[in-house]
Order: sequence, then C-alpha cells, then structure tokens
Amino acid sequence: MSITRKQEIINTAALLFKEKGFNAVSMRDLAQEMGIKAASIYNHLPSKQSILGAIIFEVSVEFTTHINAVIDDSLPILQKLEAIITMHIDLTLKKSEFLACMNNDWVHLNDVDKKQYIKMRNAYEEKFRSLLLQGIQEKALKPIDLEIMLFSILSTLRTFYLWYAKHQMLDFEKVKGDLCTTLLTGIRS
Amino acid sequence: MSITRKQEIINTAALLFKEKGFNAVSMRDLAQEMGIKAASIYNHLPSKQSILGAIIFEVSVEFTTHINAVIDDSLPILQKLEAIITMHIDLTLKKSEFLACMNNDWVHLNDVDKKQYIKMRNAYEEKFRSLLLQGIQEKALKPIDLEIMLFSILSTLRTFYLWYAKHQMLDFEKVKGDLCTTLLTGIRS
DNA sequence: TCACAAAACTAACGATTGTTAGTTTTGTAT
DNA sequence: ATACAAAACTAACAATCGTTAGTTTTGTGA
Repeated sequence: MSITRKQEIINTAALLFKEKGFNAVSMRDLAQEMGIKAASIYNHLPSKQSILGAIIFEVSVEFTTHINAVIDDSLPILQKLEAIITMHIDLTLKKSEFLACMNNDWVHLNDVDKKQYIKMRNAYEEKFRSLLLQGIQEKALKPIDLEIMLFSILSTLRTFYLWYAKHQMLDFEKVKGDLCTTLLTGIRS
Repeated sequence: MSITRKQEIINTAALLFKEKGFNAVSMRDLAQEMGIKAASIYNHLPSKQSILGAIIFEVSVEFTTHINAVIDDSLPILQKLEAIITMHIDLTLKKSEFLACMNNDWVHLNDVDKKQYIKMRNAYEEKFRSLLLQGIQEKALKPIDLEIMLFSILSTLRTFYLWYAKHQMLDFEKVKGDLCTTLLTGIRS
C-alpha cells in the first residue's frame, strides 16, 4: 500500500500550517487544498488538533530516535556533534514543513499532547547538554557557559529550515561542512 | 505625560501575543486583560492588525537605527560585530515580548505593513552581510559561506528571547561575553 | 452482480470572531 | 458649575470557525 489518504491530509496540512500558522488555516482551507469538503476530512482524522499532533510527533520521534543512535555510537565527541548537526540538516531537507510546524505551532497542541511534546523536547535538550558537557570535560570544547553553548547551536539548527527555504539549491556536503565549522570552530580566523 | 492608554494596550497585547500567538488572542481576551470591554479598545486603535503593526515596527525601527549607528561608528570590524550582538541582547532584555511577536507573527500583518516589514528586515540583513563580508576581506573572519555565517548568527540572536525566558536571572556581562565567544570564536578549544 | 467499506457529499449547529453604532461615564480645564 | 474630550459602556452585526449527523458516491473483492 502506498501513501494513505490520512497521510496526504497531514502532509498538506503541514504545508499550509508552515505558511500561515495553525490558527490561520481553517479546515475549509485545508479541504480546498485537498480538493474535497471540510467535513470529509473527519473520515480520516478526528480533529484539527489531532492533525497538528500527527505532524509534530512524526518529527519529534525521529529526532529522539536519531540522537539516541548517535549517543550509543562509539565516536569521539566532536564527531558525535557533527553527526547531530548532519541529522538536523538531513531532516530539514526532507521535512521542512514539519519542522516549521513543530517550532511555531506546538503551543496549539491539546494539553495532553503538549505535555508529551515538552517532555520529549526537554529530554532531547538534556541529551544534547550531556554531550556538550562531556566535550568540555574532555577538553574538546571550551569551558563556556553550557546553556549558552546549547542554546546557540540548537537555535541555529532549529531554524535552519527558514534558511533552506531561501537558498534551496545547495550542495549538501558544503552546507554541512560550513555549518559544522561555523557552529563548532567559529567564524573568527 | 506618562505612558498613554494606547501604549498600555500595545504592551499588554505584546505579552498576550507572545504567549498564545496573534490569532489565538481575541480582542475580548486583550480587553479582559486590560479590565475593559473589547469595543473600548477601538477608542485607541483602529484594528487588531494595527496593534500588531505598532508592536512590530516599534522594535524593527529600533534595530534599524542601531545597526546604522554601529556602521557609522569607526570601530574595527570585530568590535562592530560585538556591538551588534550586545545590542540584540540589550533589546531582548528590554522588550522580549515585542521580539517574540516580531519573529512569530509578522506573517499576520496587513499587506502594506508586511511589505514594509520585509523591506526593513532585508535591509537589516544586507547591512549585516556587508559587515561580515568586510570581515572576510580583512581576513578577520574565516572564508566560510557568507550566507551560512549570517544565518547562523542571526538565528541565534533572533531567538535569544526564548533562552532568556528560561534563564532570566543572569549576569549581563557574562552572557554577553559567552555569546560573543560562542558566535565568533566558536566552542571548540 | 452483489455486498461492503472507504470516502466523498449536503446541511446545519452553536460558538466565537473583529468590528460598528450609539450611549453613558469619567476626568479635567475654565 | 459648566463644557468638552477621553474613555468606558451595551448591543448587535455579519462572517467564519470546528464539528456533527445523515446521506450519497466510489472503489474493491467475492
């Protein structure tokens, strides 16, 4: 079986949500984009918020899975960080609409989903933090404030989809290299 | 004359918009937060979108003014970059709600305001880009892809208000120093 | 061809939205 | 005390929202 109708709706919703934001997209907008009527969507999904949930958890699960894999891998710390950066770029190229939704519209999840999302997000950050701390302790990284380090890298990675939207045509390896350089060794020569 | 009623409304709106997003805040929500009725707001401001416009242009004008001042200043390039970073931190501390609105809700400006905003934003980026290019040419900065450099720094600065919301209690000078280090010389030792 | 499930439809609901018109209250300067 | 403007109010509007119920069409396997 190929892509389900449900998944088609989710993908289309992600695209619209990215452009206008969750609250600015009505079920009628989404339906029109699918070439059907709003009520028909409810044959596939129970609510508007559930669509948002499906979008957000699809990528947040992927992030969690990948960072766990990197942690379990036995690589030098700097290569682990590189692997994470690469993973973010990778996901950005494949699912930029989903990332945009996650970043901008997680606030509009229902209470249960929101708690779950925040939990996963915190867990992800905590794992990232541990890696950076390890890097500092091994003297591979400078002893700068851990939180600033973490925040700086994460904010760049999380909003990379914005940059991608503008510059699309790109050499994956070059972007990866330049981003690693910028984030890890800095821009000053 | 102290702070006007109009400005009070704008400030309150910025707070609510930051928390829930422009579309998720109704005029009745805003009015309730002010202790008045929704219709009363229209004695001070012509529309909901005009409130958003007031919020966004208040800070975007400030950004433009400041980067112009920095450019006109006769400082070495690295110190100019430092000055810009400092300015971003400064504005974050003073007006984090306004920055949050600008970042998240500029999409919901009316057409005229949106065009104007994008214009100012592009101009700001262009000035920033010129400074970085100058830095590269003077060999003060590494010859990395200019766009990635620009994007990386800007995305960190633009979302710094998110970090500030979590860590508030902070030593301004330390944050400034650590952020400059992270963004300019990188985290790798 | 028949049966059944998937997926579309029409029609409508109650709630909420931004906004307007017209009126009343509040504060202030003469 | 009077006049006037600022700032609040009540009441209502037309539009749009997410969602439901019930019905019809479409596609598929026996």
